[in-house]
Amino acid sequence: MKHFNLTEELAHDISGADKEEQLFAALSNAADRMGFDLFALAFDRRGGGGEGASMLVHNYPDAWANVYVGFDLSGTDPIRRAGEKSMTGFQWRNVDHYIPLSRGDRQLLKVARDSGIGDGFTVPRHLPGEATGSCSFAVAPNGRIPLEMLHAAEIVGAVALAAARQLIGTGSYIRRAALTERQRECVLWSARGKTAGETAGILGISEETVVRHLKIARERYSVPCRQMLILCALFDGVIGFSDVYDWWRPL
Amino acid sequence: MKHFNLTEELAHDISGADKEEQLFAALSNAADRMGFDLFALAFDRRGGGGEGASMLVHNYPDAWANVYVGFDLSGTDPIRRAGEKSMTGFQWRNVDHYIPLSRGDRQLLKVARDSGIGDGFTVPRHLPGEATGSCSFAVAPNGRIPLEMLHAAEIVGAVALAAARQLIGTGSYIRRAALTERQRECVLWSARGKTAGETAGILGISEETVVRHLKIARERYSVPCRQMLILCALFDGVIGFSDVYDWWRPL
DNA sequence: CCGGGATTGCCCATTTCTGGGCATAGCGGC
DNA sequence: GCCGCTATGCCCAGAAATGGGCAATCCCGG
Repeated sequence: MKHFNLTEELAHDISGADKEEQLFAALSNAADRMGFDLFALAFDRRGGGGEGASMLVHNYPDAWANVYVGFDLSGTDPIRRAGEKSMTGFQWRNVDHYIPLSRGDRQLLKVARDSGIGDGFTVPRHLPGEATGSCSFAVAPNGRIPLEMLHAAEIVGAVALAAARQLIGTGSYIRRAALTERQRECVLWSARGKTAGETAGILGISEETVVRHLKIARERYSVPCRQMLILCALFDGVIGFSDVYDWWRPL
Repeated sequence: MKHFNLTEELAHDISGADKEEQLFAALSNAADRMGFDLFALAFDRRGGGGEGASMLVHNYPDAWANVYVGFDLSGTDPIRRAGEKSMTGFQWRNVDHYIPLSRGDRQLLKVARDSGIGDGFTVPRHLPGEATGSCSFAVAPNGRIPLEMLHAAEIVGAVALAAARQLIGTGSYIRRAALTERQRECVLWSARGKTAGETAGILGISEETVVRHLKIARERYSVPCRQMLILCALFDGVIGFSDVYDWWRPL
């Protein structure tokens, strides 16, 4: 089988993983082939059906992993915070380009270094309303980051996160209660903060009709209140965050 | 200057753009070199409050651009909605893997095809609380998507979005109102569909106090209603989706 | 020590939402 | 043609949310 290049090959292997162990093996191989020593993939599904809504696959030193989990450092991890501020992969050495580093942050990074984790490269991905995750590749404290492989790592990381998403939850869309166009409009304007009366004016129909559309929409999702109706519509992709925020101009 | 490969070269050109015109030129060249006919980069930044909080760079046919802008189709564009559901780039032909397509959606895609836009590949990127954007590459209606270039397009699109982010929002985005812990709890339970009274019981405080917390939280975000308060908190990451979604799912 | 914020509690009046029921009209499929 | 779905309109009663004011306690930082 001829591969376009290393990236293609690694991406293919990773996307073919349908068990966590296979993802581990594929990532382990990928990290090695790209010139990294360590890798760590963390994926949190917020809104998935099922129990385990998160995944952690890594070959970090036990010492560090124990500390990280034991002290629940994910909440303060500067790398993770930076990942929420970046649209692309980034080197850890540049983390202060994204967030301010507190003394505690530097201390945390130092402990990581002492535990055998040097510099690294993290690929973050976010799905507002559904999931967030990151895939990191790192080298030992005195190792050298393979700069020429960062683009490959970006792709490999993204593919790994997509694979994790597949593994952890129904990656493909689940067809559920769909709203009619009119119902969707009413929900959208409601999410934009309009009352039923205002929405009625905007849509040019009676307020009572708007109330009715929202009522039926709530019944579709089996939720009792407007808040959850809007959230459900967001989860389903029936409306989007940008639909709402474009209307909200904070002053 | 020796480039590792085409991706490196195109990414370098794009990231070097420091004006919108340069970004246009670089993207135009990149699309061409990768075998695409069209490109469109849309970037929206939140929280700035200002006017120039979005960017649109494209070489789509005027006919389509006029329709899109004139009818404000961005609110319903299925490709954009799918972008909010994907962690990686996706082909338009697979858009129904991400979101349900309504009749109106299919009609919109048909009109786009009639306007000279065939299949395409969209790279979405999201920064919860800060920005969202997409970079699409497309071919003419009877053109062929260069499948072997999708990984390159993924990188190029990501780099272009990062460049757009640099251009549009020179760093400092305004940190909006942070909620206090108690306010956050009230918002969270509210998002879970609880009334103020129920939340009061859960938190072990008076209903009136819950009402007060929610009231102050609304004032922090300058929103008049609960729906938008919850959306603001969600987009800011003040509350998480898992906290909300897992609550009503069991029902 | 004092000011400011956070948290808690209560009152009021008004608006909005929610869940029922009822009815007409159009559209598309069987 | 009949049935189901959608969209439209209206009424009502009760529950909930909203905006306003008032006041106590606690803690933190200047």
